[in-house]
Amino acid sequence: MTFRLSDEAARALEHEGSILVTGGPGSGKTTLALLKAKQLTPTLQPGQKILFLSFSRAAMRQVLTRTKDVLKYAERREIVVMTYHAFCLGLLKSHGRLLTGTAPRILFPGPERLTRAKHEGDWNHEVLRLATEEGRYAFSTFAGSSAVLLRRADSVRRLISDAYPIIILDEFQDTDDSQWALVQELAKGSLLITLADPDQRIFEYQDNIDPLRLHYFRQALKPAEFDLGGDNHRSPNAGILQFADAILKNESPTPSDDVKQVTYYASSRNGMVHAAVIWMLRRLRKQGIDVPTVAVLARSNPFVADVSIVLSTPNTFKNRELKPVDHHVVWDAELTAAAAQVVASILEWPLHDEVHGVAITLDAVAHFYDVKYAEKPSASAASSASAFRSAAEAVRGGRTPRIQAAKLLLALHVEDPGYNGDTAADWFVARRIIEAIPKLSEVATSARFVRLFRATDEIGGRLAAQWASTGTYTDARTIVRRTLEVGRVAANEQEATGVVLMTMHKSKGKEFDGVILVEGQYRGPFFNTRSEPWPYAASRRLLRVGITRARHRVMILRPNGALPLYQPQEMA
DNA sequence: GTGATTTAGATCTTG
DNA sequence: TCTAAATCAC
Repeated sequence: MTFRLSDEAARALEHEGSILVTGGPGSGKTTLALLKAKQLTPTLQPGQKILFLSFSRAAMRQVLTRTKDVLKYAERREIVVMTYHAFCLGLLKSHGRLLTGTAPRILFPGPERLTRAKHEGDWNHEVLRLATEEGRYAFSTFAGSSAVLLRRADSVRRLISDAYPIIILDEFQDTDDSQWALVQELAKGSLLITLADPDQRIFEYQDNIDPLRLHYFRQALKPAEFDLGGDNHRSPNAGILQFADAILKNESPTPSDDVKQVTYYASSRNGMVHAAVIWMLRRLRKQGIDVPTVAVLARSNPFVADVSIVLSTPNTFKNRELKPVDHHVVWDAELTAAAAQVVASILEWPLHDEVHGVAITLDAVAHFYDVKYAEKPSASAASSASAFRSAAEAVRGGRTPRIQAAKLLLALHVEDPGYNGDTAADWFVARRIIEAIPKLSEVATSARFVRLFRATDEIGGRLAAQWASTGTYTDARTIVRRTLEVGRVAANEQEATGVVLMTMHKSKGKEFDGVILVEGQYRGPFFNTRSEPWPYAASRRLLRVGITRARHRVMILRPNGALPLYQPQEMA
């Protein structure tokens, strides 16, 4: 394949030495980096590779797909695409001993969550202590520890730069403090090809991501800079890009056939959202795209879950029946997994006597609140966790538990709730028991989202296998937990097909034929008027990221009375 | 410490 | 509007 390059891109390609390439979505930063890699592969010595560092597995997958357009098979083998985490993990495993004198150990996210739930005090601090004193590395300490390793052990640093003389850094604007420390070490011996779009900064609310990162980068490394920003308006989705840039700058957007704005009234929300998805699919097919991909994007996870429920149920819109739409949800709530384990514990009831059966369920509920507390500390989550934990103890000790939920659970307990090996039906039976107890409504709500994991078939299959071999649901909790953990990671690597729901943040770096942005009435507002000053620059950057995910068509669904996208002057 | 009542607030995250 | 968290009363 040949590529038409702009003058600026051609200059970047010719330049010898480290470069910084900036430009908006679709401006061709990644393609340019890969062309540069293609050009440089002949200069590699045997054993040397070009390293492409990205933040997430999803971004990695996107790059790997793109390499196939630009590079031949032999050239592709010269490039290693890795996440920062994978790169650092390898580094720590092979050279980590130099840091503490002991063999490095990894603290994986699952065990980390458990330890964290029980830990009192600042977890960030504890995780650092584990790394520096015990040589146990939690995922969040990988990059920082790797940076220290390269700084202290010059031989390792030179080894790495010798193995990877050229390093491509993607999405540099979102680099965090410890990744930046690592990059500075890598820059000492390797040539850097850095890609960035300052207007795609959407993570700077995190306190380790600095809005001035690019500025520090320029100051410290003085790369030659090339801006592809103005190059993108020739592409077929020019109207969409122009619209997105107008939103970013708070200018009046030029109307485009490819961007449709719709206002809904609260009562018609469900039908409207449902109809929009169906309409989008139909339009894209009419355009000649046989199997269109459509993303439905919202600002908050709970609202994404809401939309999923809407699409899963029949609705009516303008007197028309709308059938449920098959879709996937990019979802990773730990809380749902914890709730699923409460359901699983009830599947295990026939294996135990009443006392033990109810006790494991109460423990599972306590764990649910532990996880809840770990996600967002609150006094009520903490007190619920301890209340359920002491109820479990009371039940085990043959005493009457104090809380009503535990008493109800004892009353509802039956040796066999009537399981028959039809996993979907049995799961529902178990869930009904939770739903019957008012105080477990939070657990019940979270448990309803299990299907969002797209792991239901997998869980069902494994539970069915267990039933087939033992006639019971032995180890149901373990089966559910493991399946959800594996499924969550695997889902990120899969190619998006059909209709996918996710937050705008998660959509970054992805592409779809059609995009539907949905704003809720009291949730997931497009503009964060609460903590951002007018004209809500960060919100606008996020909207631009969402809109520009679309290759062909955009729909924007907003509640009646929402703040207009273009706000000429400050509103009091 | 538990259950009932009032009141605030409604974002975003990798591996 | 609706839900979860804080507060109050026992």
